[in-house]
Amino acid sequence: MVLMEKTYSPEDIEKKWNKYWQEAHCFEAKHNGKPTFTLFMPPPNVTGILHMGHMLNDVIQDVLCRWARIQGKDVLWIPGTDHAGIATQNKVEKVLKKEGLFRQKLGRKAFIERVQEWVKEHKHIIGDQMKSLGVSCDWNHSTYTLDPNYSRGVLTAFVKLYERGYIYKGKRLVNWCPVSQTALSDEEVIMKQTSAFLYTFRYAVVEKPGTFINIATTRPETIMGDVALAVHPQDTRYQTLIGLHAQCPFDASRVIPIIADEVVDREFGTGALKITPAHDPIDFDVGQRHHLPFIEVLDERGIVNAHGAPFEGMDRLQARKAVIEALREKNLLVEEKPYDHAVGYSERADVPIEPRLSEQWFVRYPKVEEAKQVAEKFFVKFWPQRWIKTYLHWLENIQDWCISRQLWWGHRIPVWYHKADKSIIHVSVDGPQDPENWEQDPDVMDTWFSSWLWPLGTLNWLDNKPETKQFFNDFFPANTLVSGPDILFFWITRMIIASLEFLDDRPLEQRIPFKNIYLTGIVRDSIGRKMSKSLGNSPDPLDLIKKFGADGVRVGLLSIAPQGQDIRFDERFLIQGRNFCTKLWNACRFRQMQGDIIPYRNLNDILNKIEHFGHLSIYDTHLLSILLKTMADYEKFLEKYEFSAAIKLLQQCFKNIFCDWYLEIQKHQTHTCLAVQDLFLTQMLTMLEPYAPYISEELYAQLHLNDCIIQESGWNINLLKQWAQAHKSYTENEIETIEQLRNLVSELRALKSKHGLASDKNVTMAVVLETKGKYTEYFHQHTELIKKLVGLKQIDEETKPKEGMPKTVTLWGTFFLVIDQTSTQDDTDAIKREIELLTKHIQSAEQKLANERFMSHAPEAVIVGVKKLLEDNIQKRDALKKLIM
RNA sequence: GGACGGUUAGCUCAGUUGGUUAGAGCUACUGGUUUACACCCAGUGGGUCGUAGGUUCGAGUCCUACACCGUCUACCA
Repeated sequence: MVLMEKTYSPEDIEKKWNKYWQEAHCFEAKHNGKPTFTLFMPPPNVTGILHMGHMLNDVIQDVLCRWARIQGKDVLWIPGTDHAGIATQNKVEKVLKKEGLFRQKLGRKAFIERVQEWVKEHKHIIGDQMKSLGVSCDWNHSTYTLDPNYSRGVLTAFVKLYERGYIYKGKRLVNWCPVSQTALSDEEVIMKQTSAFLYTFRYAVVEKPGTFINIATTRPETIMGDVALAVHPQDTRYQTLIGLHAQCPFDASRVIPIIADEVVDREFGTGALKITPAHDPIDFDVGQRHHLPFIEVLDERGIVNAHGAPFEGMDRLQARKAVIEALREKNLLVEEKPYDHAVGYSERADVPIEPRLSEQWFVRYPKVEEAKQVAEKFFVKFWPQRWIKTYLHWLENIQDWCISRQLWWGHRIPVWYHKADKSIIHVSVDGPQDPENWEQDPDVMDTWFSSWLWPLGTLNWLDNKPETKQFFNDFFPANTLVSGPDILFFWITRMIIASLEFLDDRPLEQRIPFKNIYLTGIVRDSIGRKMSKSLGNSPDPLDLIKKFGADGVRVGLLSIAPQGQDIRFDERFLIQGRNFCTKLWNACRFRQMQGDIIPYRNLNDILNKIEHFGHLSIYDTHLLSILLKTMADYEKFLEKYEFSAAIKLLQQCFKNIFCDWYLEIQKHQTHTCLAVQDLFLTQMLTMLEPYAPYISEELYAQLHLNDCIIQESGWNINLLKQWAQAHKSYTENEIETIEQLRNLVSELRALKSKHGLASDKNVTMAVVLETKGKYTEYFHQHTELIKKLVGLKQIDEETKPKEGMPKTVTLWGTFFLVIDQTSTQDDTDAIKREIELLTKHIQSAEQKLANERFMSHAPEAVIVGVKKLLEDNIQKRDALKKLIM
């Protein structure tokens, strides 16, 4: 056998295992009658690249899947990609622009082909990136939202909802993106706090020459679309003006009525409002209530149209300035003051959206009440739980969903208009029998209208083949959905609604798409900013993997991913992750150096070998006790999605107990049972595998700890518990004794270190043991080991301590450093301070015990604890006092 | 404006139903290559738990108010 290298080099090992996993079909879902465990990976944009957020999500999901496999479940993890309508179309249009082309010139068919080409080129990128992270999803089930089957599901959903009366077409004011030139849903609009100006100008009142009415607005460029002025009906300032008319500033022929409406806020601005129903949601309502005309002055690009003369042809921002100048010239501008308010921006194009009157398709959400119920009854659980409030709040205030997009890339709306009479429409998945007489709606659907079917579509919900149906029933619903909270409404809530609606032949609790929702935090940079392209503060995940290894990245990332809190990312953590991998590697290398590596066939082989060895030392049983406790805690943490707590637990157990304590002891033992190390390592590597799969599998294989890989090894906590109990090697007493021994060793090392003798092994200590203490016996049992671990030539009770020797007082007794040069002064001061502190503690404990109310109220255990502490402190103080007398 | 988080050591964070003297990792400082590992080991230092009240025998933990940071949501044009 070749000795392992000193340092773990991830690259080759990652390659090796990726190849193995793929060739051995390790992650392909099969239902073998065991409990199933399903995960739907949130599909990234098909032409996107992996960012830090994906990485965190994917690693968390991978931990869940790998852990489920170890527990023996039948796991299905479905990956896939999203066609991402606007994002992808924008990208290709940018490319076209460079070629001097635009989509209209190309035509619909040619353009879509161009996009498909682009998708084909880029599709594999994000998948490859995920593979290098080590994700264990089933690529056979990989789904793309434009796959034929999936698309059929999307169209079917539209048709079903239409037939059930949940989809309608309406002319409404929608969020319009002038760059993408499409309508957007409310969720795709981001409100940004913006510094702007609030302009006040005056309208002349026609019936009362010389009288003016002041109006405040942030959007003067829509003045040409004004159709009325509105004041509050009870506003005393304007009573005499209601019913009169105002003169439009830029069109002498146009006068508009002054109306009263309760929507007007008397406190804001001048208390008078200009009404532009075609360009403002509130004005739209007022316009409808008062049967006012709708005048559009901006076109689909946000440019002033013919109705906006004399500003026709100007961009909306340009027009704003021009209008202000013109008003100033006409002496109508009264005031111009800075004003901060929130403005809606297009999520994709990052420009202010324009409320625009247009005809669109809308969804009235079905099953809203049921969606609330499944959360309230905990059929669906949120982690962290507080998100349920946000979820319910959104459902309470749910608005109809605008699903049509004026794009070409996506699922086309399955509606046809008769050429002879446009009012005759046909709605179906396959279209009319006589297509030549019909014209299909040009719009496509919001991408989220396909994403919300993800749990159904990836499992081919419409396929009636018995095996497909069986597969669906076996693996639906998913156990957990892992996602960032930013798409709670976009996606998660809608998936729940879709499943509730389309699986309506099932009882409510079986219609949910997933039982748990785990919402991750947002990955931020080290100073708390969101990671973004424009800030350039987002590292490339692939670079990080190259630098620290996939396992190092995974361990580092998850160790700072507490449940649902934002994460401050810093490479420091990945360094720690990588260092941990190296440590792990070297501990196994050390095991290899100790020799005697015989392939085990299973866990029982290891246990038999231990039994064959005969008597285990207290250090062995202590290690195994800690191991069992760690395994139990690990289970609990993962059950509660406490990923960072679980990995920190493993790191602590492995480094502090196994490496720095147990292995160091082994170096001083003559007769050691290597199978104990093997037992520890099998279980430790098993627990680490979900976090660090490559290195864990590699070491497991190198040490021949089993005849299968970890993923197939099973979780043996119950077997081990029984075994430990049968061999009486699990007792709290042992843990307690050894922990005290560890403390003692620390204190003695500190004593040496304080006097500059940290590494000097030619040191003698004298000890006066605590005669009443139970540790006297322990001391005699462990003397040799203490000598070696502390680095002493001698430690005994024969050597008589002399005045001025440096010393430390412990529960075991008082230990003296036998050296010539003394530092009495320093020591005395330190001891005095120590006595002072102890006295404080003693007084506080005595007060407590003298307090009748404490004695009558506090539980017995607390009182006993205080008494014990009091005793210990008094003992220690008395010993210290003797020293300085 | 509303809802929800957060505030504990220089930094990043643990701290379960109130219960003994508040923990970890990193950083800093000191010392160190002995059967693996300097991507290591040993040791030291560092906190009146955001502020002010309250409940309690006892509060980092529960209650009230305030301050600051953050997220979401609705925006008064």
